Amino acid sequence: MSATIYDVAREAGVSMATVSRVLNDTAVVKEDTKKRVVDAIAKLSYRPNAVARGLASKKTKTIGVIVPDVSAAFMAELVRGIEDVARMYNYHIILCNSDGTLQREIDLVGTMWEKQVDGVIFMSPKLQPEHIDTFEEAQLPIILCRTEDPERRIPSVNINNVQAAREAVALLAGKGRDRIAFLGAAVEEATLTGRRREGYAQEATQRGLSTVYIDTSKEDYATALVAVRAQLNIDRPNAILAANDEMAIAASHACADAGLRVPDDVMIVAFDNTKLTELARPQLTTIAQPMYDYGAVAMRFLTKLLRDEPVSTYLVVLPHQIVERTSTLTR
Amino acid sequence: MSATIYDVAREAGVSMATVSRVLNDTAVVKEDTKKRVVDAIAKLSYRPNAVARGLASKKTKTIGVIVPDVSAAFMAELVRGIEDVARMYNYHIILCNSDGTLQREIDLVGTMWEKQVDGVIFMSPKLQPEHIDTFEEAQLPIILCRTEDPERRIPSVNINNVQAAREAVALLAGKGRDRIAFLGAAVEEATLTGRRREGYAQEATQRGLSTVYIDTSKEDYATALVAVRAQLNIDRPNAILAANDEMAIAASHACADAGLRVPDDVMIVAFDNTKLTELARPQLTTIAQPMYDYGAVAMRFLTKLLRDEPVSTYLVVLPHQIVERTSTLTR
DNA sequence: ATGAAAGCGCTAACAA
DNA sequence: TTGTTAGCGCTTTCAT
Repeated sequence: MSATIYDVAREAGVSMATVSRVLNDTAVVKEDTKKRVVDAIAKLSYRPNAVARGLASKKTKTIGVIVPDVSAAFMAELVRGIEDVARMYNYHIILCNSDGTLQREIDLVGTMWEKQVDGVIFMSPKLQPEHIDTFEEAQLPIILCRTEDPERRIPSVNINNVQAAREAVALLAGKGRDRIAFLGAAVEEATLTGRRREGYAQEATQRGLSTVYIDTSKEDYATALVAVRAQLNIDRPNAILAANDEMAIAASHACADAGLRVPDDVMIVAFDNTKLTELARPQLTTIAQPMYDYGAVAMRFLTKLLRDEPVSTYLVVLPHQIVERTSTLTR
Repeated sequence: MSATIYDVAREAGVSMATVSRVLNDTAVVKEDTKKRVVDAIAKLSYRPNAVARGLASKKTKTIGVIVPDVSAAFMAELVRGIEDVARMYNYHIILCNSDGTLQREIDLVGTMWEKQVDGVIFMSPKLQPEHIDTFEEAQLPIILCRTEDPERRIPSVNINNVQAAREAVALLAGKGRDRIAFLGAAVEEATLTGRRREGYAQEATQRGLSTVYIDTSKEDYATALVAVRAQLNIDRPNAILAANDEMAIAASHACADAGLRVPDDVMIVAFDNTKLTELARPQLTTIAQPMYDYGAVAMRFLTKLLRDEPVSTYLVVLPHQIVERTSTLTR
């Protein structure tokens, strides 16, 4: 397994150029000599050295994937989507966690350049001007995934979070709920939760409903539990729209602890449709984001860029979907 | 960002060898000239091309990670552990999903060779002779992670699943449970669940308890739910040890549906300590596997191998821990 | 249809 | 302390 292309050439009685040709199918080679080469390759169990290839061709067939944290809820599904499509197109992925830190994100783009990746799929909680500068300097094909570029300079794949949140509010309002609270971190607009807040506000306002924000510092179970409990003591909403599944479960538990019934007293809608929503009792209505597709589509998009295939748009919007379960069921 | 080492050398008025020296700190360079080089690097925003480096040095500073499926429960945590430690030692990871398929696993090891990775961390449901052959042929430093080599030919990091299961049975028996069932797939010994079954059987037998196996074809929620429901109609155990958290939740739900109370009527112990066990109600007692540590320790181990540091053992056994929650609490 | 030869950008002897 | 010079294993003109 450590023969070189030169060994193969000698074994087959041809030049290394010819071996390269049959390897890459980059020119016509006579059937007969091709066979000799193929046999030699098998005999020596030759495998081309991808590093040498990368240096000579300036294509490494690897792409960089920069995510805040693979181990975060369902992020791995997205990565799986990337990897599956990457494999279909003969790419491999270098996976890096940035913790959503600007400095690390910037460093990583540089590192990706060093590694000579053919392209990058980038995820971040919030895109900043520095990101754009870095992208430009690196001169790498980059796709944003589940990350919004408000100015649409970088190609991206996303869902319409504003619309999704509006639909959730509409669903709840349609079931007669008139005091719908939004549970999530108080963040800027150009972020996931930010857009969801925005949609919530739009739809509630349009329907003449008052808005109630249950703001949290972090978006996890424990923080949400405390926040919801506090809210229930002040003013009890009859529906809660949570920024993610974990927080929704916290809301559900907080209600139960306060002697409130879900969905009868308080309906709950979550975001993300992770496994949690099915395993929880009552099961939670949630807005499904196509996590796997996020990755798959982003990677497919990137392959198009890499092959100079025409792309119809630089802003791919994936469909979302409300999955209705017990937590919004009227009896 | 696309200057070469040669450009830097010219800019600094030195030879490329000197630039290489300050880059790699591989020999003493006079303070003065070093400064000129550093300045030139900054001026040209030079970044070394890792591919060229890899070809010349035969070290790519990247390691291959082969897992069945990143998106499987908590597998991403393990990968995170790997990546964090890899970063500390200046490595990057190429992540590949094998779906636990022998053919793909073998192919991937070959691909890793092509990519010239410095080492591989390998995970598989069950190690087979073909794996060993492939590893030998590839001549790559390989660490098994959460994967057992019964003949201990390949270095590995694991927990003692037999012991863990025994402790779980002991816990339940200590609380007076005398009909403890094991819920899991009926698989061979040299696998995770296989070892857990083994430990269950050992401890139960030693204590003179009868064994009840609730066998399933797959190890997921839906399959487990059906299996447990069926079992409850035949013969009701007063405790269930589940092969993983998801199945344990199924057991919990099946009990609830049958009008049985957890833990009063049926105690439940799970394996893995994923988030599910905390978010479920009742919360589940579970055996914590140090998922992050699995990856972190495996990667650390690998760095030792790569640096020819002495390793005291080729079989690293990580500590496990029973996390007791409501599902085994006696009131 | 095939071969010769020049790089790709770097590391690592070997000299000086 | 620094420079010169081979490679590393391939791809890719340019000839033939």
